[in-house]
Amino acid sequence: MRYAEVSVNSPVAQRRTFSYAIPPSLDIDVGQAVWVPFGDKLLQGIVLELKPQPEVEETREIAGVIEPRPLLSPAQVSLAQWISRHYLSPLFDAVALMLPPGFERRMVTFISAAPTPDDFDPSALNAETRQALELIKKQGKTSLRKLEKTLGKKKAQTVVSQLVSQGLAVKSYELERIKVKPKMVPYLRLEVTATKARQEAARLNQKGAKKQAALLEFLAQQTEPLPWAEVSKNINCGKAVADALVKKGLAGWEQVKVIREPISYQGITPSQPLAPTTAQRSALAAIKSSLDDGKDKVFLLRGVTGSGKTEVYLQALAEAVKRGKRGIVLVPEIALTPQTIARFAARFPHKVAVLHSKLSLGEQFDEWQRIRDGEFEVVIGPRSAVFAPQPDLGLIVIDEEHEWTYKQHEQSPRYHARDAALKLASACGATVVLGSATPDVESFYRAQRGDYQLLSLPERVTPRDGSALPRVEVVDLREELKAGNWSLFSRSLSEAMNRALAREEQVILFLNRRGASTFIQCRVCGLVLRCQRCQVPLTYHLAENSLVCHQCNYRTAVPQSCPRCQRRRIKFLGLGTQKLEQEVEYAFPTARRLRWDSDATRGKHSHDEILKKFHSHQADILIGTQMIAKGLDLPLVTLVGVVSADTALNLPDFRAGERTFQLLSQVAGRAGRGSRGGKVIIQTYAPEHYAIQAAAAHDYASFYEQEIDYRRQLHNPPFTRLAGLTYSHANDALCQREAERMRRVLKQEIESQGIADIELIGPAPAFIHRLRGRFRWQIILRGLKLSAFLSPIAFPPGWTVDIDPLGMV
DNA sequence: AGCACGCCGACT
DNA sequence: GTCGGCGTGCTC
Repeated sequence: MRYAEVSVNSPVAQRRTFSYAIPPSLDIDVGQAVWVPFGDKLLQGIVLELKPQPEVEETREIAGVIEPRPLLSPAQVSLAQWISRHYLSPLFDAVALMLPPGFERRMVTFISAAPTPDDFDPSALNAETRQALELIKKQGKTSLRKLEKTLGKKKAQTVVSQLVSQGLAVKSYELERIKVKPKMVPYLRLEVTATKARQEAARLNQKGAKKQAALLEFLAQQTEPLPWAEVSKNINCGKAVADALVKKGLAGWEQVKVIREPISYQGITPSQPLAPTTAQRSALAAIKSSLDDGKDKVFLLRGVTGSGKTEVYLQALAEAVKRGKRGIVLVPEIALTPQTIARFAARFPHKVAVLHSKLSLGEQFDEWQRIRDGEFEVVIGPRSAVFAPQPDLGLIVIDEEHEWTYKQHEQSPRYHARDAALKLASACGATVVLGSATPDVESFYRAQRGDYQLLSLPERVTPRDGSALPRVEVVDLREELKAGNWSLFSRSLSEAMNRALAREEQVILFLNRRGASTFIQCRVCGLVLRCQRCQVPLTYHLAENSLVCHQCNYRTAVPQSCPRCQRRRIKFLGLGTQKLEQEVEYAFPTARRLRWDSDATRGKHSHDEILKKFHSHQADILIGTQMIAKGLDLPLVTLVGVVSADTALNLPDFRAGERTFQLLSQVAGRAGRGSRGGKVIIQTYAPEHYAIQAAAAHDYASFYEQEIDYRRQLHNPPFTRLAGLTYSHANDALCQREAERMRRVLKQEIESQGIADIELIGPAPAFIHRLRGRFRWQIILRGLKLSAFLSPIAFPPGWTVDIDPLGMV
């Protein structure tokens, strides 16, 4: 008898596997999806290991196979195990990251009335239970969830258990309905010959059924059934017209399975590899030799914007393909634009899969299946694409590896895609290329230590007229105030803007905030208007003339007078993109403005439209937030103004310096990409700060030296690791008490185990103390083996554990 | 999550 | 004496 260690889709399974016997009739493999008996239910499970002996004495048998082909590769199985261990997430949650979209199906409990026994005595039940029984009888089979909704959770449970114990009702379990099916599209076809159809059309026309006649005539011209959407567009008729023809037996519907290709290859011309520069050639040579070795080597490819990192990715991927391997490319969600995709699609025509949260579940499902079938040489997507079922994985590229969006922190598993990729690569012998202009300090530290091999692309590829990088000027805003300039634009910035506009060049103004004003304040008593639920300052939005909470989306009107002192001296302070746009309009009235932030780009395609508009010089000044700092190629932009560099700098986080440096470097990279060169002006109240100085000088090395020094002194990553434990509860005092209790538990555990290198910080209110009506308290752990230490500790509901957290710590 | 087993208050 | 409350413990 053989045994399988199975990860079971049950919330109680947590981080364990369960041992099951494999019946001789079944052919079971690692990575396979199976049905297993668990308690009184039959649940989904994934086989993670095969063993000659079970972990426990008594085992049950695997009930059946869900799909004969394994859903996870052995490398993915070990990745899932690592994710669960390292990030302390339920094992099945980690496994589920790699399953086909929509695969997960939970068990649903149903209640149905049993035939009433002869000796039934209605008085044995109370009125409530009798009513519930009547309800169940009337509705037939009812899901417990529905019953809980009408009766209340507690009530429903007691009522049901009473009815079941008296034999008046029975429980049954069913799996949730299947969420994804292949996409079907209705096609309309002719049921008669074309000649007959024309005759009928003529007759219908005489009878006055003009629309039907036209439709029939159109169908008679077709050689094949056509998608209804196309037909109705051509004929401009409703579905009722077609149905009328179907009823007459002249036409018929058929459902056709379609696979939608999320990439439109229309307008994409296949591209040829560019001749590599010397630096690119040596980087490629190093990557090639790693591909030949088949070792899990990691490269850190450092190069400023425009230095040709993408060309290295493309040629490295082509080399992997040459060796019979395939690749995965991770890009930050925001960079997953049609332009980015087109660049890869042009080099690998019809061999690029895109995974994107904007695809429908069905599209994701189709794409997943096609990837597993080996239809694609390259899979491109955001952080979750690291879990794509790409066979023969030889190369993983992570572009902009320093980006924070690679860390999932909203929900468990709180994984970092870069670290997951490194684990996956080491499990399957793939090469990893991490690319960035401003590498994560932790990555660069590893490269310095020799864990990664550093590859550098020092210059821009197109240094036309010699200007490799834009000149950067740092303006001290304190001096502007002294000189009596209270406007948003320093003298230097407004002069430069006027010059650029006079030469018909383009300007980007960058601001790290949205909304018209960060907060509003009473000029008499100093009250700042805050969200009642989250306590964060409310932001004024000009377009709707209202106040918005950027944490919970609470909206309210602007009060006429101060709620505390009743005086009518409410003032807008701070600065947002809308307010900035107004100021620009006032100061540069003839310039054509365009605003780009998440407020202005709610619509699905407006990102693209705004960009196109600016690219084709339909506007002179682009005003925006972080979004404009990402991979755009705008040759006419000769001036970038950072209106205030200080917002990122003043966040309560030890990575604030790094964040500011990355942001400013990226923004600075936007200017001077064309032949005209460019200039960047950074306005700040802290011009001497090393992050600002280094960004202004395009000097990563000096930033890194300073930053790594601080990290070492203050005992921060990469010299240690962090874990963030957050408890959230509607009652602040209770929340604090629980956080303090947990601190005592952890302290006790540290002492009893005699651990020297784990440090406890807090508890303290979290930076966002109140979120969606719940208070949050936080404990930070610093140390080296945090996952192993925290693993056996029981965290009651309400706690979240974030291993290697980013931000607000 | 659900269900079983197990120990203390209001009834026959 | 019994029914039934919900407090821990277990699911291969």
